[in-house]
Amino acid sequence: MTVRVRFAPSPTGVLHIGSVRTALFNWLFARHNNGEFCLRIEDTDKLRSTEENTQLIFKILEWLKIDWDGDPVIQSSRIERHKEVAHELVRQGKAYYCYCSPEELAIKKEECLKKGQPYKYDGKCRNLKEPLPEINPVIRLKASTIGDTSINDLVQGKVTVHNSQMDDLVLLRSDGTPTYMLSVVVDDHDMGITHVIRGDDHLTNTFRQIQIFEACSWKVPVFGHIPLIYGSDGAKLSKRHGAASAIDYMRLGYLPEAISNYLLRLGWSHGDEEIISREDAIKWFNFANVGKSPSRFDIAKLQNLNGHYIRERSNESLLEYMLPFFNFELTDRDKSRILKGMDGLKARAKTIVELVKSAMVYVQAPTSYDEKCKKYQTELHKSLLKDVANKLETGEFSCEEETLCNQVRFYADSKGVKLVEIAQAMRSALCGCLTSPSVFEIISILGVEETIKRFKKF
RNA sequence: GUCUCCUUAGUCUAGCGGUCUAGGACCUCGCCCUCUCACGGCGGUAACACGGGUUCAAAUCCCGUAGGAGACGCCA
Repeated sequence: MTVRVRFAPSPTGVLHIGSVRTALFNWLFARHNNGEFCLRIEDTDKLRSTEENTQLIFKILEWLKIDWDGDPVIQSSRIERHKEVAHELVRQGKAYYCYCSPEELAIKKEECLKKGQPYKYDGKCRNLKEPLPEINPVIRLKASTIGDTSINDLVQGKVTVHNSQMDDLVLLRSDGTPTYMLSVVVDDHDMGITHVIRGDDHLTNTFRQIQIFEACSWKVPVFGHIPLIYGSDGAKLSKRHGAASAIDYMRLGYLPEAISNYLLRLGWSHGDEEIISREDAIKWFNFANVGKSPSRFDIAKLQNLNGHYIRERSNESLLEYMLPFFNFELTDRDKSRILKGMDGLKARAKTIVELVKSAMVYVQAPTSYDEKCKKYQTELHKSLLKDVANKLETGEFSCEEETLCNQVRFYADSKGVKLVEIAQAMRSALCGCLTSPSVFEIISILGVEETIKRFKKF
């Protein structure tokens, strides 16, 4: 049997980073087993689903190189099929029309709550013989209430729930539209899904869904419920924690390979391996090593990984990746300067946004100076800068990084000042801040003319 | 409240009864490198939730307790 999995996000909001991990695990499991990874857009909540969110799902998956097999299934296009299944179940006596009004049920629910009892639909309409006029009924499944249902979850192991916990869930709403529970089961069956891998917030739903599978006499797939991702405070990861959606991380300048590596290691491990290539991830991924306990999202570790992957990328590919982050068009001269200085820049950046910011040195003279630069604007520093500028202009000082470094070092000695004094003054003039790659490297890339211009401006 | 699940350092985790004076990574701290900041190198602090069992032996198995999470919709 070939493995066939699905990722089924709902476009009612921007794709959550936790969903991305679910997609990744599904994808890795499929690729590891030479199986298929399908995509299904669960857009049955028409009010809240948007085309924009749907497009975003495609965009993020493509960005992360999580490719899907076949065309995505749009769940809303399958509503007629879902309805048909519900009506068929009624014909077979496995489901029934229920005429209870939402108000009526709300009252019953409240009563239960008062008594401290768990609420379950009481099955009032289960054995109704005649339809009630002038009321649009819902269709409910006749759930089995005796015995228990067990699953052998890929992650959670054997989990058993007593059927007495279950009630007759709604399959079709009073307006005739199918519920999520029904749609998922019908689609998973029709798509030939063999393994349902999803967040463990669905674990308890699983038992109700199994009852639908069984009512239809369909084969129940294998389930794997992976723990959710929480924020640093242990609460569900949300905007409150900074960024919860995948697109945020993309905009913040995180590389797709860093995101995948981070997400993979969150809740899964392969011994002491930390840096894991796609190839190895496919080779090694399994559910035996997926942890059962929820994990917290740690931005510092993501940043560390991102820095690693920035350093690992070629200078050319980094430049290309950076281009959209500039809010203007770079000239060829800008590009060539950045490329030359990239080694020095990428060792310092944790995100592409930081990299772009630091690369501005090679694009334009500082427009303002940090408060800390003031320390290097004394008369002494000015005269030192003037000297260096003159020596550069006359050609006494070389424009080659190493030679210049030695020459300035020698000059500093002769003046009886520390190299750091001159270097920091130069850095202030060149970058407008006290943090940058080697000033000698910057000068060698910028050239004499631009260097002197910035010295004078400072 | 009911049901289900979880519990190794601040965080992610290794560990599947003896090899654990508990390993790795991030964070943090110190040192080295050094024109700044990084990168890199070296080193340090820091954990088996608690209480009972089982066993010659328990982080590892069992039972409680505590804490945490999720699910209990005509949302998905």
